[in-house]
Amino acid sequence: MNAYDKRGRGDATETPLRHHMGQGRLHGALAHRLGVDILRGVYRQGQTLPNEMDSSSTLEISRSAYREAIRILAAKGMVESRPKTGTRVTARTRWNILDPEVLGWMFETEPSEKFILDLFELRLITEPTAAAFAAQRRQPEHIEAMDHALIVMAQQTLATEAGRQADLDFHDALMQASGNEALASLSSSIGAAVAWSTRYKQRMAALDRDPVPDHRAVFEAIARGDEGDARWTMESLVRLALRDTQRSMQKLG
Amino acid sequence: MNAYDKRGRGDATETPLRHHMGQGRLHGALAHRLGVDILRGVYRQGQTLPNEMDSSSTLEISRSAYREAIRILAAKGMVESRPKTGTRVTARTRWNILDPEVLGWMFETEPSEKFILDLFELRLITEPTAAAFAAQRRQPEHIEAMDHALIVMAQQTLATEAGRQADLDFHDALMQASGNEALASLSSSIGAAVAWSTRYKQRMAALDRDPVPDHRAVFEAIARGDEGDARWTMESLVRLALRDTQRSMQKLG
DNA sequence: GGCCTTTTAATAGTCTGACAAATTGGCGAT
DNA sequence: ATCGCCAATTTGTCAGACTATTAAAAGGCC
Repeated sequence: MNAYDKRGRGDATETPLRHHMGQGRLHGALAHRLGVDILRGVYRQGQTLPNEMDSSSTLEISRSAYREAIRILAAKGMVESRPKTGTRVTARTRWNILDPEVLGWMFETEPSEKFILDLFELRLITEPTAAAFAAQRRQPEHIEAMDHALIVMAQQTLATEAGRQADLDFHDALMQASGNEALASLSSSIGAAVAWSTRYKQRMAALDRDPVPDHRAVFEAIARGDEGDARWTMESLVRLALRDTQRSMQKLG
Repeated sequence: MNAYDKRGRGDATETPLRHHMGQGRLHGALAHRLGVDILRGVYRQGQTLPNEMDSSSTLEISRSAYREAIRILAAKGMVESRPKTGTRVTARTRWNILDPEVLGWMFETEPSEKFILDLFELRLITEPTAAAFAAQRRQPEHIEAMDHALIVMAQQTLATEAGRQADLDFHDALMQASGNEALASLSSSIGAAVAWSTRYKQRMAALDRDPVPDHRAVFEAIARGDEGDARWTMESLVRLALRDTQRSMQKLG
């Protein structure tokens, strides 16, 4: 009867974990669930969640497993634990939303259009320059990885899982080829935007445009070492993807 | 006798934790130490670290505290644990080096020049556009935060901790003002580069240039809503900071 | 000999219950 | 009203046992 006091919108999923999601370790599964709940606003900023004893008994897991889940969330800046005051959700601006796992949780439930556009803006800012850098700094291994990804994309199309993975691989190889470690670590964030736009396009079969030519143009500019062309072709690729995604979003609501 | 087999370059700090670093919680302190060790290459990619029993007894802490530390590192993509095979350091490309905490660990020991330049390239790519966005989207609260930061900077200079913090606050407020959540979460990464360049400049008193005019120019462009000028002044600010930092690095080795 | 199956052993994962440390918030003395 | 002290709450840490997973070794089959 306590622990039910401060509730956000929506209901916290309080059903025992073990029976429902057998996949993965227990602490990981719980971190996943709590993370999604926080991102959805079930637990709001500043809100303190029930203490370890109550939580672990409600979820029917041990305190240690629960604590490890909390450590994961704390490592991603989403919660903060202190003796006596408990564990509370931190301010949203402190969440590491570019963390690959957090990004994954974000897309678990349909993200807001605003956030998708934010990601596209990030792509628009970073990817053209990354492509330009790649044209100057790419190594044979990167060329090969991008080339291979393009071949798989062409064979599989974006309708298959392998094809979509190849798309992600292409962008990842490009970011790696930029020779900038900080830039390269944005690859997973970029990937999230790429995957999401693909998902939208899949829903709107009408908009199905062959993505290979765009990608190949970027690839060839990079392979040829043409910095300016790499930047330009990449910028146009991202703009097209953005336009397609926006159209799909409008029609789908 | 065991646990000493596979060693990287440098020595892993294996002295008991509790007596040396009293600050913070135990799991946090250990995660910090292991994180730094991994970043310094004491534990290399693919290397598996000693098992939980050995590690915790060597460090004279409980298994649970050790495990929580590992969970933190795993959450940042730096290690991966599996039954039977143990916990191993993941490939460097999977580390979340833009994570604020990881970035902090990175700067614990003198980072490579290459990495500092990488961060400056990231600033050069993102901050001018962020400034341009801020000029269009800034809210009164952002203006006020930036204004206040500038006042403190002018009063305190970069010689005091408060002054340096104000510098970081300025850039943070600007990124928040960009109205792009994804971009804003890069603020801490940007901040790391800012702090580091300040540190270099401090060592070379000769290069001491007053940073306030540059910042004020950016601020006024944003306050005035002048997108183009905001982009331009910010770009020149970052280029100047980069040049100063490069000069300092050359002279200091 | 080579391939498939079974067993085994090493490791992380989970659980329980206890005690320690930190810190907030109230209480009381001044 | 202010300051310092005390107590209750909560996370933090500990110890030891048991479970689940899985890589690798052993064994059996063709």
